[in-house]
Amino acid sequence: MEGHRERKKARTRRALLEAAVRLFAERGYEQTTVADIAAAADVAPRTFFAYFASKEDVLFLQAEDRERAMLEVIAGRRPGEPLGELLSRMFEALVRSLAADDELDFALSPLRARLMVTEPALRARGLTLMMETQPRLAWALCEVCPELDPVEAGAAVGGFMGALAVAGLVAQQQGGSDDDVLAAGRRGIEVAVNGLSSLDRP
Amino acid sequence: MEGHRERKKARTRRALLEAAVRLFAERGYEQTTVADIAAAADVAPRTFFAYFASKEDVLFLQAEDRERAMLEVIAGRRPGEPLGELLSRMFEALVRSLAADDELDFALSPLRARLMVTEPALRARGLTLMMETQPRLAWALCEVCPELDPVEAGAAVGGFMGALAVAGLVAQQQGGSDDDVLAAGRRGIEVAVNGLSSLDRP
DNA sequence: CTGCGAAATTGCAACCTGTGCATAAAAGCA
DNA sequence: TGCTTTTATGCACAGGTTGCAATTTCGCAG
Repeated sequence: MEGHRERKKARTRRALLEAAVRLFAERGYEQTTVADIAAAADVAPRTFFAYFASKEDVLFLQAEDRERAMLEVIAGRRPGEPLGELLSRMFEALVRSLAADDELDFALSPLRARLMVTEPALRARGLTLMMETQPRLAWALCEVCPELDPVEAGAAVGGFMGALAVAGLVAQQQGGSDDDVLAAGRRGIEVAVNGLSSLDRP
Repeated sequence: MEGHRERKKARTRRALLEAAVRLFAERGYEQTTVADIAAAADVAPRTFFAYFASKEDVLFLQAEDRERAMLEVIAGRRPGEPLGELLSRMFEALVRSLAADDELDFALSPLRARLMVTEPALRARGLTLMMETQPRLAWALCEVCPELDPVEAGAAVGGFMGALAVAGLVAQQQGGSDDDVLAAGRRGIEVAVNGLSSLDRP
């Protein structure tokens, strides 16, 4: 990572990133144009696209890191570990990874989370990323659980993430705090692990 | 629905719809511009947006119908019916609703399904619709299952749909036929109903 | 049939994202 | 200092989308 060149590139990238995040936070996502971001970072508008493939991409930088964190947990499955425990550990790793945003002085995740609620374009992007990630998680799961076929692994990952996500979403729509949403997600995990049939007899 | 006016409006709408679908099928989604669609339907480009909010919207017309079909199944829950059976019936109603596309001479669903695999913009749109629908399904479920709190209902719906979707997605990525994908979805439902823990001991 | 008002259609201008291309500016190296 | 590889930029343009104003069409009352 040596060289004046590398450092300058990193500085420009960071300037764009910080400008974008600041403007998104100040005026909102739609109200901020790529030209605004470039101006705030003191580069030409065209240059923005040399660093980020799209305006949305600024907010989904660490997606690969987070996926990697989840894949590592799966790869490190303890012998005989139940699926539910493994995936729960995966989720906790994800939460930790979200809390420990690097690359910026401040946390990017809360802003992204907030904007994903209000901006359809960002919600769509986040969902797409998640949907692309899940088959890869399923594949990894398949490799450490020989007794699972790919479809079952997909069902496991999808059921787990779906329950988690929608439970959290409902909690959030009820006006719950961040902690409420997280707790709802954990409850969703229980339901996924025990099965919907477990809800039939309370 | 009387009147020359209404009929003409319906005809224009239909012309746009059929032109769009035909062009999407012939040249692909990205390769078809709104201007092309308007020209094929013999209206001004600007008029397209009087009938459809966006280019994507053409392909997601019956989304409300399908949601309604699912909500009706939930509302018609048989007393004491297990959650798994109810949601399975809901899914079969969805499949039926997809197979019986109205509004066009031909089936819109296969094209939409095909394009959603290849076109990121359409995949994103479909996911967004599904994610917006699920909390409403959860609400409806809550109303017919007094023993469920909203978060649990969300977990049930999310787990069910997530398992279904990702199991089907994996099957499709393995190169399975449409029937294979459907079968995988049904297997996903089993997993969701019985719980991930049921996969621990084969 | 005639004319008035509402609704539909259209054209125009503009904004925004994103891309291709060519060129200038800068940095590393000989 | 020259040469080469990046990087930054400017320009033009395609395509989706919206707002506005003008115009056409339709339905209906007189």
